[in-house]
Amino acid sequence: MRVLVVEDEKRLAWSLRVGLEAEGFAVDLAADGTDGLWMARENDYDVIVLDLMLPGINGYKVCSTLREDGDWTPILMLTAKDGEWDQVEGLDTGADDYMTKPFSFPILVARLRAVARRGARERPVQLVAGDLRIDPAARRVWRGDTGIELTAREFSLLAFLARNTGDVVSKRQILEAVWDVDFDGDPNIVEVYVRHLRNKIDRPFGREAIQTIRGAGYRLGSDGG
Amino acid sequence: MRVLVVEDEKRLAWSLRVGLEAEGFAVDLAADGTDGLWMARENDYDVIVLDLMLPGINGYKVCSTLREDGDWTPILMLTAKDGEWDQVEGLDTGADDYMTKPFSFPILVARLRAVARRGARERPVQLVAGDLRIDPAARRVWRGDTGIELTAREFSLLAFLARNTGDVVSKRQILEAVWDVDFDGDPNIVEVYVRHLRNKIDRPFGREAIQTIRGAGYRLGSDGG
DNA sequence: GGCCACGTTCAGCGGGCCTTCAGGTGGGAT
DNA sequence: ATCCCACCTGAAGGCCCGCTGAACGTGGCC
Repeated sequence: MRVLVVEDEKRLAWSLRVGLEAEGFAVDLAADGTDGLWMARENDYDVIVLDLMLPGINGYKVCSTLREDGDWTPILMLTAKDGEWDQVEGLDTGADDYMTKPFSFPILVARLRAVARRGARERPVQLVAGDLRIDPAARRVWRGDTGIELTAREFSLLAFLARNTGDVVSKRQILEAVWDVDFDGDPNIVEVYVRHLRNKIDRPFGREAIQTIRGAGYRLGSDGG
Repeated sequence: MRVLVVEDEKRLAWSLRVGLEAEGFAVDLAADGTDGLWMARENDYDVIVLDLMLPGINGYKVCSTLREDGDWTPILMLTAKDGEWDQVEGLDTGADDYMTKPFSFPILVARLRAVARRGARERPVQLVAGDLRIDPAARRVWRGDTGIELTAREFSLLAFLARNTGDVVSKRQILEAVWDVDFDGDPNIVEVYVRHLRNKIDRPFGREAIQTIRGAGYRLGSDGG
């Protein structure tokens, strides 16, 4: 069980290191966001403990950057005090859990194990929805054995839908995730791109992976059609 | 050829990393003696570059501890200035060579190779992507049986792509890995070098190993084109 | 000192991707 | 049945992204 601890407070970092190693973790330390990001990219961790306030790149940014890179290593965020954590932004950036300092070490360990276990199962090396297969790292998509060419936007949209397979996502959510949080253009663009996607991943195969939920949004069916 | 660099001066550590990777080494960094010891134990390196003065456990101690553990990975010791190095103690601890800072980088590389070779275990690490074959240590590239001449930058770029065969790597990632983490010039340079590479490894062979993923980056095809 | 190779910068270009728009269609409510 | 609104559709244009060729600077080597 490999864990990366990104924490600038040396004392805390060290006690975490010692404590976690005693618990059987293999621990790497990074002292700032830049290092943390680099090490997270370079190595393959089971879980990352990420301080929110860091010199250089802060925790939010580290987290979101990793997610954008298609790295879904489970992340447990540490915050200095209650209220510092903006839960909405935190969830957006893709953290899996968070704890407020000071915290009880046994509870940290328990949560780490939980998050790592959960993440290990769900880690989307490849996203699958029915006979749709999406490889975020390679940026490739297959319907069954047939490769499908998508543009950047199309891929981004499909990946977002696939990350929420079975759930309805609203147009607003889509705009914020695939376009920009403060996108203020015509939401019709979502419809246009849903159409593009359907033309590529559904129509040629006589399926309907993307369903329209009138008044609510869209849903990628887990049955793939 | 894997090398562990144990060095607390961030700047030096980074330039070593970049430089050595350009020379075809796979580089791990450790920022203090404790980390260095742990990483040396955890992984199997061809050679270790070990700073003498380190926070936590110093270089002497790291070296002797490894030897006591029966780990005889070749070690090249770095000392801040002449005289700091106590040759007797150094030999006692079991280092294989040493250099005084500041040092010439090419000489460091040459000594590293020598020490690693002496330490036996010549491991032919080769990166393969389709009928592309890359030998990072020897800095050579073949397409099938045909050898290809590349410049340093070209090679560094190709090696990076090859280390991520099948995955899309963004221009940003490439700049950070092949140029510098805080490179702030024109990203067009990546395009220019991709072109150079294509002219050498693709065009003469009628292949397309390097694919452009518009809006995302580049991908070295695992199918080799 | 002069030559050469390599690294880097620059500006122009071409294609395809993104976005917009205007009109059409269908479901649900009254 | 009819109206309204959400969603669908096809086309068109502008712009961004990556490609290209050339020029410039620099450091090593003869």
